[in-house]
Amino acid sequence: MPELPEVETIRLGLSRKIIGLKIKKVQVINPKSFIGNPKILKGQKVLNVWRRGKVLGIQLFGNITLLFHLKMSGQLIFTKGQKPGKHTRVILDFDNGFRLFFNDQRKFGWVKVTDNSQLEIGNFFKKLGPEPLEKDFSWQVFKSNLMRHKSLPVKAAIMDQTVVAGVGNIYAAEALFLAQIHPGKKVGVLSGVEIKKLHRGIIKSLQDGIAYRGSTMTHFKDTEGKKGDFLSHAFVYRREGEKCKKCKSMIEKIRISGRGTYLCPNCQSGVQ
DNA sequence: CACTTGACCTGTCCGC
DNA sequence: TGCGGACAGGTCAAGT
Repeated sequence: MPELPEVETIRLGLSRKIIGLKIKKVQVINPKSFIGNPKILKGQKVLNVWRRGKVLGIQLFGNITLLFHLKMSGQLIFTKGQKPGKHTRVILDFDNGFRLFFNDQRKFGWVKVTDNSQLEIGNFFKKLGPEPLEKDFSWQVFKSNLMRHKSLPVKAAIMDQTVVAGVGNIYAAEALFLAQIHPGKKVGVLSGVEIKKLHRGIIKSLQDGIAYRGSTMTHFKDTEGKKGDFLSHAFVYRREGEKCKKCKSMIEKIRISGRGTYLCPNCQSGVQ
C-alpha cells in the first residue's frame, strides 16, 4: 500500500496523538509480523514519530525505536473502543486508554523493535536513497543514482529505493506523467532536461499525495481510519480507458518490470 | 553483473 | 453459483 505520502500522512496523525504517551501493553497476534522482543516496550514513553522512505519509526525513551513497514496492505489505526479486526496482527495499548492496531491483510508488513545503536549501522538505512522532499535531493544526486541503472526502464529505476526513497507504483506513474516521459524509456537514453523534469515530477507528485492525505485503493487509511483523496486527483494511475486530463487521449495500462503501469500515450510518447 | 521472475500472503474481480 | 487465474500500495532471494 503505502508509499511515502501515505506513510507521511500516518506519521503526521500519529505524532499529534502519541508523543508523551506510555506503552502499557503489547499483544502480538501474528508472530511473523513482529521482529524482536515485545516485552521491552512495556512502560516506554513515546518521544517522537519519524519517517524514512516508506518506514515509520516510533522513537521511545531508552534508546529503543519501534519500526513499521506497511508493505502492500498494512494499516495503523489509533482508536479507543474499536475492536481489533480479522487482520489485526499487533496491538499496542497506551496509558490513556487508546490503542494502536497494526492491521495487515497480506502479512507482508512488519513491526520491529530495534536498539538505536543498530539503526545507525543498520544495513537498511544505509541502502536507502535520499529523501525526495529534503534539500539534499538535488537533480544531480538523482541523476548519478539513476545512472547506476542505464538499461532499466525508467519507471523501475525510480522505484528502486536506493535511487530515491519512498517512490512506489502510484507516484512513479504520476511523476512520469508530469515529466512527460514514457515509463518504459531506458534510463540511459534520457536527456538532461528529462532528468530534471522527472526530478521535479517526483517531488510534485509526492507533495500532492501528502496534500490530499494519501491514496486509497482498498486498504490505505490514516490513523483515524479515514481514506486518502489523492487518487481522485491522479492523472494516470488506475485511469485506463479514461480521458487524459491534459490532452483527452485515452489512458493506457501496460506492464513494466512486472508491475501495472499507467500512461497517456500522447503526453508520454517517445522512443522507449 | 544486470536484470527478470518467483515467493511471501490474503482477498477480490473477471471470464468461463 | 462455482472455479481458476490474474492482479493488488513492496521487497527479497533465486534464477537466467
